[in-house]
Amino acid sequence: MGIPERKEREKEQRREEIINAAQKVFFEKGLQAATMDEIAEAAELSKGTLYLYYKSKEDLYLAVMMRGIEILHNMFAEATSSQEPTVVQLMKLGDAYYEFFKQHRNYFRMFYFFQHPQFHKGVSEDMMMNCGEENQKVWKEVIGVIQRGIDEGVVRAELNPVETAVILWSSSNAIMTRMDTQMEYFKERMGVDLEEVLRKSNTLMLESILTEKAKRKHQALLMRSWPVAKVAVN
Amino acid sequence: MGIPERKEREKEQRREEIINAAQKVFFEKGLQAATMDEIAEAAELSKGTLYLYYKSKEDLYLAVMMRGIEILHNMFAEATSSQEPTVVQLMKLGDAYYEFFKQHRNYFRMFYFFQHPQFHKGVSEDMMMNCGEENQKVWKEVIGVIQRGIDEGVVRAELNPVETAVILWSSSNAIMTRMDTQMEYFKERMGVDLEEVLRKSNTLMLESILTEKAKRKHQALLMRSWPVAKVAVN
Amino acid sequence: MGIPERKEREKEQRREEIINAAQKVFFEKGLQAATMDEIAEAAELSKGTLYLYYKSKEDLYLAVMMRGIEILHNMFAEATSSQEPTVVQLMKLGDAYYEFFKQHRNYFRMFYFFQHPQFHKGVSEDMMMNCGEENQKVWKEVIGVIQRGIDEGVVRAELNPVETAVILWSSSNAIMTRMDTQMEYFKERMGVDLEEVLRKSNTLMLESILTEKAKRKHQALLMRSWPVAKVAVN
Amino acid sequence: MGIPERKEREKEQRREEIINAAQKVFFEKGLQAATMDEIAEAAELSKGTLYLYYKSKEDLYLAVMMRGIEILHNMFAEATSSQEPTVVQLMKLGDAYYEFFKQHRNYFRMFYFFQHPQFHKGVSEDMMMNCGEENQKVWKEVIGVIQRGIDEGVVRAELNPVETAVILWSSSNAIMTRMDTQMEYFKERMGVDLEEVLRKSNTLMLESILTEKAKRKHQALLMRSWPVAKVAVN
DNA sequence: TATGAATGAGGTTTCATTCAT
DNA sequence: AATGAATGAAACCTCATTCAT
Repeated sequence: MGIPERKEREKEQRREEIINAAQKVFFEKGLQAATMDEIAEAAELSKGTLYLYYKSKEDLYLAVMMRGIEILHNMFAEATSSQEPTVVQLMKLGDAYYEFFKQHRNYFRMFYFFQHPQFHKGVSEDMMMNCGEENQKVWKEVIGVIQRGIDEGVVRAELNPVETAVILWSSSNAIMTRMDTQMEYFKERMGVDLEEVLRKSNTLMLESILTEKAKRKHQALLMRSWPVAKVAVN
Repeated sequence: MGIPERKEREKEQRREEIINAAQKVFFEKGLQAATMDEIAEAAELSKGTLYLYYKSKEDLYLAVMMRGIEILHNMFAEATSSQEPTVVQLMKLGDAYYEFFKQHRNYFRMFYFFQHPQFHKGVSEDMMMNCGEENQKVWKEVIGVIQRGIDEGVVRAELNPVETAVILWSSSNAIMTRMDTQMEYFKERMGVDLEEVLRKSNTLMLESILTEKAKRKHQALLMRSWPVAKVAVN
Repeated sequence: MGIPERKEREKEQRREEIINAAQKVFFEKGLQAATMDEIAEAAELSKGTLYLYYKSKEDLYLAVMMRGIEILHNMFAEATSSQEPTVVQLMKLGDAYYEFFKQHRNYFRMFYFFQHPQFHKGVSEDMMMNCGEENQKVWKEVIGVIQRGIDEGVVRAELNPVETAVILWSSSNAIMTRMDTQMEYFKERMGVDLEEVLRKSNTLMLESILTEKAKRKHQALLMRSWPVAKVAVN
Repeated sequence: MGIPERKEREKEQRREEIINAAQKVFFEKGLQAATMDEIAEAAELSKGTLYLYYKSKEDLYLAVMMRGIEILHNMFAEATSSQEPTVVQLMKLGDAYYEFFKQHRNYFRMFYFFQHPQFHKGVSEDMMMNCGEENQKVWKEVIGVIQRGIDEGVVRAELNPVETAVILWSSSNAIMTRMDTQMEYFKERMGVDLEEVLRKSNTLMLESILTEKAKRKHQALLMRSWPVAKVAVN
């Protein structure tokens, strides 16, 4: 009794070990430069065994990435689970994403994967599906808060919550992507600090989706981003 | 007299021919999948000759990309050269970028290059520099209009024009990137049309950077994006 | 009492099931392309179990092939069991082989195996022996008829029945092999229909081994193959 | 002047060297077991260079095989170029093929390739075409002699020369194939010497296609194959 | 008896880059 | 300036077989 369970557990554990090894290598080298040989060696397993658990290098990559998505999901869930006002939660969401960016840069980078369909070739349908679902959960968190904001009259009623989520997330994401790869360029050639840009971008975005009433109420918060308090309300 | 000039001209011409060939191949296959063999064949030149003019495949890639930057530059210059109000010009800038996305998708895609530092390895300092400068010019166009907006009291005075340019461009760019690679996903799984999202995002961004006075004045324009005219001004 | 017998029966049954599964896979993919994984899956058994019953993939292949040999054996036995004249039986043997070729192409193809010693590596002595014996039985059928023909004065007395069997079978086999793999080539490049060639070859071979008396007697049958009746007897 | 010619010559020479190396390896190991590594090493060239000259291992295999076809072609041409009677030439053709089998066994074995379509996958259209044409030439030699025999009234008029060529060649080939792979089996298990079988088969085939007149004329030759002179003519 | 996880040795092909001519 | 032959280092994936349970 319990033998199949133990087997199952061991198998799951083995999968974890493989992901651990893969993660190490992918973090260091990226998808392309990483080789199955390296991963196998890191996992202290034969290459064949890797393919017993994952269909392709790309699948393995997604498996690692899923961890990142889960972490982000948890951070978002945390940000939206407090009792604080919805406006604050929206800000916290942005903060959480930035925190994720800083704390889990390697996972953040993996997300680029989706922007390069050329890499998708080796991915199995299953894995892609899993990833898509995991992704959905994260979106749900953001959409949920915005919807609540609308319901409470804090977010402009004419906005579609899903569209708005895409807008907010995309703009944050875009700037952080630049931070990841072009921080110096922007500092040296354009004289801007992208961290500052991100902060302001978030504030602008937030302002733009809040109702006048909410803006007025949370004026202090929104003013954070500007050196001189000039947030014009009317 | 004149002979060195002719030589120079011929050399330049050869460089153009090579770029033409490279462009054809890169457009079809992308950076990775494209091979120097293909490019050499397309150029009706030997592979060795390619290396006489460009240090690496990546350099060649950037050379092609520069054309895209120039095109975008021209489109931006066109958008900002009219006699129309600054607010209109800002909108036109967004429209121009979207137009670029639609008309020159292949160039747009090349820009992803910068987001993948793993591809940067073969790039020469020189080429990277050139690219950076060309890029600057485009930024200048955007920054210029925003600065003018500030000067005219149309754009909020507390905004830094460079930062604001980064914010505006990044958000547009982020959504178009998704349009390029995840259009179906967003339509099917989240029920949103990214084109619509882009339009709204642009409007929101614009609203958020305009002064109250300007917003009021151009209310009609800004309201375009929402089905029911609820754009609250105060 | 009876328990060991049941065990034995079950074991034999299991062997059959495995052969069924292997046959399915080998027919579809051939020896090389077939994998033990596929066979195991088709047999709804673990790969390890396969090796409990058969020593190697090649052994399994031979086990399947033996079925084909048996089928052919039965068809030959059928052809030679009638009360018809020996000459007719000889023709029927040829027809039977062609029928086998048409009805059991997959088995026919398996026989190629013997022509490729490079594939023999995994075969166990035992299995090879079994196969050899099964083969013998088939040869016996052919040889028997020829011997009878000699005894009856129908087949030329100076012929060795075994040698003659080899000659007859080999020539039929050679042409059918071409039919299997080069039908189109011969049709298109050489303008011959191999089916026609087979028919004529069989007739020629038959003619060449019959005594003059027998040829005369069965002239009508032998003339089947030629458009104009020119079978010259003297 | 002459430089491009020399280049061309060197290139052709290099192709020859590669074929030499490939031949060595293929002869030893066969198509499957041979590896490009081995061939490269034997050629004292890098693996990449191999692929510069031949598109695939299979193409290289065919290139080697072509040599065999040419040799056979020459031997056939030699056999049919004498001033001897057509009947003798027909016998000489059979002898030549057997000679080829004995002297160039390795090439003979390569011909099996065509019987296994599973191996054809890597072959380029071009190479397949070349091979087909080279093959044609050999067939032409055989067909030519048979046609001449018909014209001279030596070979039965109702026979189609192409079909007859296929019949003759196939039967010889079938027996030699058995000689190559099952010589011992037939000796030990069936008590026949395949060399003897081949000789007799050839005689039988020849007899069967000759006109009565020709058979009578060359009776002595035909009787070679039987221990006791019992060749019945009428 | 049955399992199925693990192995590990390959195997072909690709390509950016160099360099002698 | 132009050529193009040569390089050689990977890289991913497969699969028959074994063996501990």
